[in-house]
Amino acid sequence: MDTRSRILEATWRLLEEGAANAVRMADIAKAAGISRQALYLHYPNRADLLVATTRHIDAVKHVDARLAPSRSATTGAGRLDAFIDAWGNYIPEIYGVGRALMAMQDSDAEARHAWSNRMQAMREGCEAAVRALDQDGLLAPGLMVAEATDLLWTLLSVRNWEHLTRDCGWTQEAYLAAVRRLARQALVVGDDP
Amino acid sequence: MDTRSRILEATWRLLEEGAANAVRMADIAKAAGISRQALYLHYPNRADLLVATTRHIDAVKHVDARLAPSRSATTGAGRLDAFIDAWGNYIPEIYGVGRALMAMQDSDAEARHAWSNRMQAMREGCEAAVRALDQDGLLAPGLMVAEATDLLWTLLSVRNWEHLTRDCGWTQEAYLAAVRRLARQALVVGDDP
DNA sequence: TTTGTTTCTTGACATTGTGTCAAGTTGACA
DNA sequence: TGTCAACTTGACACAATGTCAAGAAACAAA
Repeated sequence: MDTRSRILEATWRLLEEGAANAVRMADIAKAAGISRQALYLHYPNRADLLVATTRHIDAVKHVDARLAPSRSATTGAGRLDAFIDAWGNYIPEIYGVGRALMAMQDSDAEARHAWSNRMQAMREGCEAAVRALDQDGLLAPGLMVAEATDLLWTLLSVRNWEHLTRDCGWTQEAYLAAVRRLARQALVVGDDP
Repeated sequence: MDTRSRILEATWRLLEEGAANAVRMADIAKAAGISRQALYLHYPNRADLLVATTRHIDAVKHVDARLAPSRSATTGAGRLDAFIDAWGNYIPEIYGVGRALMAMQDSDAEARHAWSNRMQAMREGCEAAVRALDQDGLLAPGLMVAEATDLLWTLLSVRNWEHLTRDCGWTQEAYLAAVRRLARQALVVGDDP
């Protein structure tokens, strides 16, 4: 395996281990079996390294394949559920890196933009699901597409996943079920038996 | 005004000004008109200072008076709405300090506990509202009190307020209306016309 | 007015982690 | 043999928190 891959794998592993914020550049270098300076030879700073790691995870975990069912769903409601499942199950995969990237947001403009872009892309998935609902005439009355998209986007935020599964101790299944239910109640017309 | 008060007011003001994370101990000292070391004479570290500032804001903004209407509401649904209004309108007041405290969570155990305690207290308000609903027989079927409390707690998180009002650009009124609606749909039986 | 105490100031320093710089080593390949 | 890229070692700048010690200033009490 080439050095770059070893670096990305090491970064990923250390961040997954949840060693909180104690993952320093020196730790990553050591885990990858190179010197701290060699790390800077490949990635000029921490933000770049973390962003590269998210891309690496995307590739390994086939993020696009996971989102495909959502894109190909025929009904609006099916699309909504498929998207929630796909994204909701993807969050735990990127949580380690995401957390590190979120922690840098206040101090590092590059990290801020990188994470913001990532979340903006996720928002587009939300919007697509909402538009599909709207075209089926299923969007709850009084809701504009933009507004509904924002709501779904908020509901599906990494922070909410973190809060429910970490702070509240919910299982992933309970999280998914609750978010699905909340989203349907909030967005889909007459969907609350 | 005594030095301690000047420190707390200065901290508050600087953090409200939204100067992001660029509020250093030296900035606060300067704004309070004392030396950096004098600041450490009053508050041994940054976390302590921020926690003291939240308490100061609580006192000045009369947090207990704001929560009183919620405690005295007679019906469960009224209590829920009153609590959402009280807390939802309080978030912007403490957001500056809260943000600084949240940013320290990963690196500082004291800040973590302080903020966690604060949010735990808020959770008790959520639980009281949910219990009131339950006693009125209005809690949505299939929901346990603990589960419903967690949902409301999540819905009312500072992060969600931040996301909707800052990232999505919603007004405070739109935020409140949406959260009220979501909470009623999720928690109150047969409340979705 | 003197004395003593509290509060504050000045200035130096330790620590931690990021990022930079420079000089040297190693190994593959031509 | 020479060259080039990737890597190493070691030193340093920088920012921010927090610590330490010595002295100044304000002020109350005798």
